[in-house]
Amino acid sequence: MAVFAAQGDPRRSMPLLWRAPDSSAGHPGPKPALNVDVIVDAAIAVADAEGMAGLSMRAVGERLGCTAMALYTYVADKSALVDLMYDRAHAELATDYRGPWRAAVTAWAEDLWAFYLRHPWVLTVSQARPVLGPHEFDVLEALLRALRGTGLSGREVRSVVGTLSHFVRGAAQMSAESRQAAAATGLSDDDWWYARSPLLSEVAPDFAERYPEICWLEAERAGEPVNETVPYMENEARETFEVGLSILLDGVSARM
Amino acid sequence: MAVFAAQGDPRRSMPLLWRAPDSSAGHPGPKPALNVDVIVDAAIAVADAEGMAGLSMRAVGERLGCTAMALYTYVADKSALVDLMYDRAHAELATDYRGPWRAAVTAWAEDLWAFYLRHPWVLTVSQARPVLGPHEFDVLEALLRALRGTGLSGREVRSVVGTLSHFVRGAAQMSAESRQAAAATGLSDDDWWYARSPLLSEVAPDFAERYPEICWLEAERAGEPVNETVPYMENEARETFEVGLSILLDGVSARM
DNA sequence: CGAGATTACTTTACGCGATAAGGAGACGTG
DNA sequence: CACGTCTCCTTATCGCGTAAAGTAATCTCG
Repeated sequence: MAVFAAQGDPRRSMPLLWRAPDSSAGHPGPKPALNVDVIVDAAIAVADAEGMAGLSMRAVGERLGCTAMALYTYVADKSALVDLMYDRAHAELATDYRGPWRAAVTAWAEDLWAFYLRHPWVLTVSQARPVLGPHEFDVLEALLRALRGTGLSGREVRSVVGTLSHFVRGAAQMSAESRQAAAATGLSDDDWWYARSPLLSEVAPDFAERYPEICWLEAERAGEPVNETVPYMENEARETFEVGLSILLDGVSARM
Repeated sequence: MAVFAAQGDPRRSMPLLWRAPDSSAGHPGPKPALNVDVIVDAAIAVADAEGMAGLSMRAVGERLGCTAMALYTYVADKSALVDLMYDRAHAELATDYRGPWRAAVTAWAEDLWAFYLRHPWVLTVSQARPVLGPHEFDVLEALLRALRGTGLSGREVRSVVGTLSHFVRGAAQMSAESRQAAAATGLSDDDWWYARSPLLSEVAPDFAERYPEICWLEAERAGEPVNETVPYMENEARETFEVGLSILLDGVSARM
């Protein structure tokens, strides 16, 4: 159910992404009431507020005081709009990270984590066919500059980039979806768990013998301090992000 | 657009997941023509063939020679069906990996990678609210047993599990979505790229100055042997998986 | 054996999604 | 002023999940 990017006619989408000069003057016909920028902004606002599932052409139109069909004068179709949203959003990210490679890569990952939590809908856009917009390239360029200091080969750098991206996306997605699930169902992580855990022992009375390692893990957790202010899964995702990033960068160090 | 699991009434879904005894005998009414198992199998077949986007109640019904509404006698709603599909599919995976921890964890990751490529729709099911079925627990238990040998603390093990999961999912998703994009659009990775790359230099003539690191990476790649038999992105994803896993486990070693 | 309860499954219908098709009106240029 | 062009609207189609209500099959009980 991922949303696919870069599917449409590139002769139309690429100039929009790279803001090629409009070359539009002296047209007949009524003055356009809108422009692509305004539409993309409105679409991002809808997606931030309602998630990708709530992003419909009608919803964007409504926010702009026009019908869904009016938007088709400016963008070829919904997927082209998502391409533009995706690249525009990435403009928020920093394009340079100074200092030693490990600090720079960590800062890059932290910024990306925060970005994904601000715009969780970005995580639903598939990476398989990249958008090829300027800001996505900026983000990659920034990471590559930070990785320069490792002295790794191009081959290794490519794998590190992929691994870091998958990791940050996955961890952020866990956090974002947990938030989304709570909002959509009205059940907090705790509510959800308390509704299920008694049933689990009822339906699987041999749980402890069947899954000793899982029980060991749970027992270990019992001795840890609990952060009451953050929902369970978000806390878990954040911890995975921090520790996992550090482990991953240890692995990179070991390769140098 | 992730599909959410474990949303429905747990009093109904948990017994189905854990196959509690039916306690159904001597009912009035017509004989059931179907059963949950048959429905779940058909649904998995549909999702394997058409992807999660092609999984509709009508499609499953059609495969079984009944209407979509007939299925609602057996499963509460579509999301309950997805829960059952998710857990049933995981039954394919091994439940034990012997040998030293690194080999065992690598085998676990390899099996999971292959599993995700066989059933890419599994990747669209959110992890934020786990299904809590027996086979998902089996998979986790197997990984934990493999990680036993590292001697890490529960806290660290939890982060390693999360990191590994995010990583394998991300890499497999890249590969699966690339395949899916090619099938859906009829454009191979190469076709797709050849349609876009000339436009990129047209629309961004200063690409080389603006993105020197990206260009360096591309230049490095030019000197590498090319595997013609595998589409570009799938090859890239596989390489990221192999090298990334090795880096990640180096990082785990460093913690021990 | 017939009546009534219960269950399986069907048909129909609703609201919402993307977007094709075609029409109405606004505007620049001849 | 009229024509061609462009914007934006209305309408319509198809597919989705599933609510509602109807029909028919099969049990238990008298």
